Amino acid sequence: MQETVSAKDRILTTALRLFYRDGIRATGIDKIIAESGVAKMSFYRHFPSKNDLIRAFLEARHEIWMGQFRAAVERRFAEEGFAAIARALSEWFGEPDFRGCAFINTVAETGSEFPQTVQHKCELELYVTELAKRLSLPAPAQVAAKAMIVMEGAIVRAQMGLTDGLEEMTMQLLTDLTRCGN
Amino acid sequence: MQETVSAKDRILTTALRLFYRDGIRATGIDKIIAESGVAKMSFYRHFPSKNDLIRAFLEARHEIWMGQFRAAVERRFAEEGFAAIARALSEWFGEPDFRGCAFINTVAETGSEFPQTVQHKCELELYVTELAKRLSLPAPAQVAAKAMIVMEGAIVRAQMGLTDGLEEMTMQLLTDLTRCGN
DNA sequence: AGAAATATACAGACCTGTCTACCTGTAGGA
DNA sequence: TCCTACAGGTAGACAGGTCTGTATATTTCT
Repeated sequence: MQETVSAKDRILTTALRLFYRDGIRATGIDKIIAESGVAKMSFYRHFPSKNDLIRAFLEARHEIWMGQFRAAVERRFAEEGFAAIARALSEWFGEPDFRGCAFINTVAETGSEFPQTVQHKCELELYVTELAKRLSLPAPAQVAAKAMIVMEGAIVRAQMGLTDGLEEMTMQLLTDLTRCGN
Repeated sequence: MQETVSAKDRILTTALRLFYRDGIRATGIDKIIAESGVAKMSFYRHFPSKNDLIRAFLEARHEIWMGQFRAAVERRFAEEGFAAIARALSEWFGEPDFRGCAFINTVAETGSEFPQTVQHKCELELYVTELAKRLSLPAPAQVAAKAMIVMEGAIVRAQMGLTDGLEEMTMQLLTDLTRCGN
């Protein structure tokens, strides 16, 4: 029985941190191996290639991020509606190690090599659609698609450090979507 | 007198193409040298390091992109107002080699190493502010900041291939900003 | 003569991925 | 209960490629 975390989990945890912080191309296998305290052969036993680790990273990141985002939105959605989305984003932007959206960054680095990136955005849009339905909005899919545009834009602005008035403007843009005339 | 384009210009032209198409980290000096038909020493005479070329790339890209974007917007702004922005973006998204915004991609790859990226976004926002003023909108700076959020979001959505209904939704989001209640 | 470009080799670092050799805990059969 | 087989982990060397940047020697243009 292993008292410590498995090698595979330690690798994935390290990848979650380094891939997000420094980017995928900039993070070498050697660095991940060193920081997770794992032998090289153990790494290649669990992940036959770096791309396999990248895929695992994207899937894990998706689960973790969606969980945190959902939780942050649900905390206020009942009272604030779509404004809760802006607040959840703003909390995320304020985290000290915030560096933009891992999936946007991966697409920027690698192009369309990893479909998990687009998949993540589709599932996020599905969740926003569900939120729109819970508000009984007339065209939930259209509202969600527009909200996604606003959300992506807010993430990029935050990533570039252009955060002046960002939370309030994002909130206005999102709540405007819930008024009549979508 | 040189009958052909100078080595420096050939390097920059090649960098504009390769850095945008494949990304900055993924594009090696050797590749730029080979494709621009220049000797390595000529390269390092004009650009002491790769970072110098990256800076020159960002500045050139800014000038070129702004020129094209301005032209595309002005073509319709008098008749269509802010919808002209959505149309200009959509034209860009439709180009066969579109791969997102070079400045967003550079930030995604390199973080905050190159201030030219944020500078570009600030100058673009200034132009949008000017457009808002030309429409005699009450709060042009606020409208422009919101428009920037929408524009960045549209760019990211297009980059990820999520273009279904994108032009129309972007147009609605942007024109809604020009109505009363900011 | 001198500036600018060319071709090419090279250094040193880093990258992914493979190979060998060894260690350790555990499950199963005799 | 003991022995054995094996899965998983460790350590580190190594191959072959790519990367940035430098050095050398030659050519071309003015």
